[in-house]
Amino acid sequence: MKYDFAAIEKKWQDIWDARNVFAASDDYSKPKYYALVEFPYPSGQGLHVGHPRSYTALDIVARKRRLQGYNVLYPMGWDAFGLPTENYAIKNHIHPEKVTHDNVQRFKSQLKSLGLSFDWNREINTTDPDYYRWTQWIFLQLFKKGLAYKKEMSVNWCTGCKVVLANEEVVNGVCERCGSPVVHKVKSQWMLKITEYAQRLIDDLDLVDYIDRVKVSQRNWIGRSTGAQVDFGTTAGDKLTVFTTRPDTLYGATYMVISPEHPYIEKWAGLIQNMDAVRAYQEESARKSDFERTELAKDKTGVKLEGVRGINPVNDEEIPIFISDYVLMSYGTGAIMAVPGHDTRDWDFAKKFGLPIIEVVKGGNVEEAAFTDCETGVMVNSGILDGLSVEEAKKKIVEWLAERGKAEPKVNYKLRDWVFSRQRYWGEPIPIIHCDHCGYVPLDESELPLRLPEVDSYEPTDNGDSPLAAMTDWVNVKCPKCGAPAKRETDTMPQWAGSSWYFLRYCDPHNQDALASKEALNYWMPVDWYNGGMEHTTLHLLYSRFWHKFLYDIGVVNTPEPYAKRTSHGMILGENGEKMSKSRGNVVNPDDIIREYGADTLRLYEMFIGDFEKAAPWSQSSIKGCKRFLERIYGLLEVLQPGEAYSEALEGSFHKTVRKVSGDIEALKFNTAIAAMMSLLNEISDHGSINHAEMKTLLLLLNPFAPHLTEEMWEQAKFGGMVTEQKWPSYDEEKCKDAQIEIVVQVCGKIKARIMVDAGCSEQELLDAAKAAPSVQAALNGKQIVKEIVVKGKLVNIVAK
RNA sequence: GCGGGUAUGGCGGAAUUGGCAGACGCGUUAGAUUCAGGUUCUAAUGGUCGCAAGGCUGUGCAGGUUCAAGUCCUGUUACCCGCACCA
Repeated sequence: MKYDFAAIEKKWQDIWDARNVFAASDDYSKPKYYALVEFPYPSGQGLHVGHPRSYTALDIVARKRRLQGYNVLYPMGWDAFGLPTENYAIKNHIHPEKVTHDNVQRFKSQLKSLGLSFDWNREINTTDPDYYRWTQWIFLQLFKKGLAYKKEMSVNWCTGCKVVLANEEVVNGVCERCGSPVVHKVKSQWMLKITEYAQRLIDDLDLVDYIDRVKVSQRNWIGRSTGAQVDFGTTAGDKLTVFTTRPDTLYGATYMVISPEHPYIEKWAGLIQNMDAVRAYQEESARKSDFERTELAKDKTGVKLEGVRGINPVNDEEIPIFISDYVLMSYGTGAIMAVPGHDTRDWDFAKKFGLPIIEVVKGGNVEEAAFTDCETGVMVNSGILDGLSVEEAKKKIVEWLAERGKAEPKVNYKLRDWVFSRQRYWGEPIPIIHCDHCGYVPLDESELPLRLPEVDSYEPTDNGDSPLAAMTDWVNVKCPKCGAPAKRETDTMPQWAGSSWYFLRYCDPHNQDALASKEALNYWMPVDWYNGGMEHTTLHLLYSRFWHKFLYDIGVVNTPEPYAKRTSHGMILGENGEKMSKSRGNVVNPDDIIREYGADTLRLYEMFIGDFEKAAPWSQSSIKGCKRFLERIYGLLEVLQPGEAYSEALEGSFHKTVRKVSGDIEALKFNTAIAAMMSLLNEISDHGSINHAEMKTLLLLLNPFAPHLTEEMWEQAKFGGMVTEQKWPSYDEEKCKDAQIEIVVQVCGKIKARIMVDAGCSEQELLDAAKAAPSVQAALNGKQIVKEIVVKGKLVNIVAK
């Protein structure tokens, strides 16, 4: 009997489709399980072998949950707005909608050929007006609550894509997508106040089950630091406020630095004697791209302000003020107190400009280097703080200054507000109208969706405006409030918008009155298990958690967090151990593998390839082992015997394998689950036959991994019904125990014998049996027993001299 | 620089959390089947010494704790990922 995988897989995919086997039910009385994988961007390249790793893993979980009696929601959709499609459309003069449609068709047929148990009735597409209507709706709610606002700001401008990028999309000073240099440009942008949620985004990580490294990167990205805001005086009369995490070192502050963009520079223009040099420096740093700034990071630059000096509030000493681009306007107050004795950057700067360095915490040598590792030190040269620990000093000085109205405790976050505008065509239009009299006026909700207009050219304009800006018919409208001539917003939303709430739409994808019904959301949310790539652990996860919390606050959803559990899979690398890419020529196409080995083999191999959470190189020869395993499984039909109970010889092994596979799936250890089934198969082969009861269990265990083959075998064995209609097998803990167990006997830690004993025997019996072994006696001969260690069920160690 | 991770045979990787290192698979070798290639089956397979019984050695490196360490502690090296002048 040949294993004709192509015929088998086609046959069962058609049956599943026709019978709608994997549709989630709307019967809300059943226990639910919501398994989710990140929906793909339907690129022109088609599916990558990395996609099935994640999809198969949760497919296994979903299929197992169905067999366990859950109402399972395992949906799929398309995150289809985005630049590559738009760029392709521009280049080839094809409408992006058409490009998207074609790519989706290709992706969908590829996913179907993998036998993934998605509920295709709930397929969604972020570019569908029925979908983005609700993306726009959420934006309007954010706007109404003051969380969306417009701001003139210096933004990251990609010279290649001619588009504004979020900080997160700038990698090493170049555009994440196209690699062109990124420079600063001042533009009026829509912003979302994610910073308002910073603390809750940290705190609520305690409510969810994410793998640790994901939580850690979320916390690091938000970057909370506690310290104090301290008001320094100036000879100009203004107070200059700084943020510091080390108020204890205030006596060591020998100068101040403000950012080149700091507003006080203009304010003090009349007082500053070297304004030419200051302006030259300002221009120089504005011209620098982020890339140049970081390149030059080692060498500190700056200009001293002649004519204005700062006054240290702890001792009223006058200190110089510099401008330097190592101080960022976008963090804290844009001004710092510099403590060269205990901060590396300040130390470098002080050395270069010949500024005094004062030691205020004992323990280092501040002439040699900044002493920064000083949290446990003792204060010196610090007036009222002398002799205190750093901890005590921090508290005391802030209290002392606060009494005088010069300081207050303060928490800062690295997280910045989210730049939400893109000057592009292929994105959700922002539903706002600008009126000269009324300002920014939201579109009435009844007018949603605000559809993308048809345009002839998708090219961004040279001045950086969106292609939509050229569509005067579309742009020029009447103000909804006062009726005066007004203009539509021509920017579109970033790609992250549609993916920030898509998991909600799956709950009720065809709803025309709301993003999803209250009942559906209450039943399905939160997502029980969400798997995706490590590359999305900061941005997508943070953005979607932020939106979800906002929707929670306005009563749309009933859970504070969207995902109860989050895991991440490792990348699949090329055969040479490098990341797969066209330029490296090491790309494996899943279509080829399915054609040559079948979907079941591909699924099994991707799960067997290694630790699910780690990167693993592709191996064309290892895949054969998985094919061989499935062929051997198929061959078991030839030795199938009657028998409705496990045979005595295999009973223990079956119970153990059920336990192992059940547990391993939950722990993401698919590789060892497969290894256990391989071992079981080896035992069955040695035994020579398999009976009905055993075959049923084996097919059920293997079904989530190799669904087509197991359905086919179930049918050929005439077991009745389909595997998907059965119950997940159970095991008996008692039956997993062997009557006889092997015990290792060591003498002085070296293995001397292995003995078989009854599982229930006592420690004394074990010890006696161990000592009776000839090789043990030989090793003990003439020696004095010092110590005897007995580990029940495992080993005996006799220490002798 | 900061944060996170990894290091085990020729290769991918196991190891019930301190108790038999190398499960399972690939590859390799030998034998059987075959006209042959492929397939399949049987056996062997960390290194090393030995005819053998058996011994020695072995989880990046150096120490330590322990009857017992891949696993715990101290130090160290290499590589990967993320962030990067965040005061």
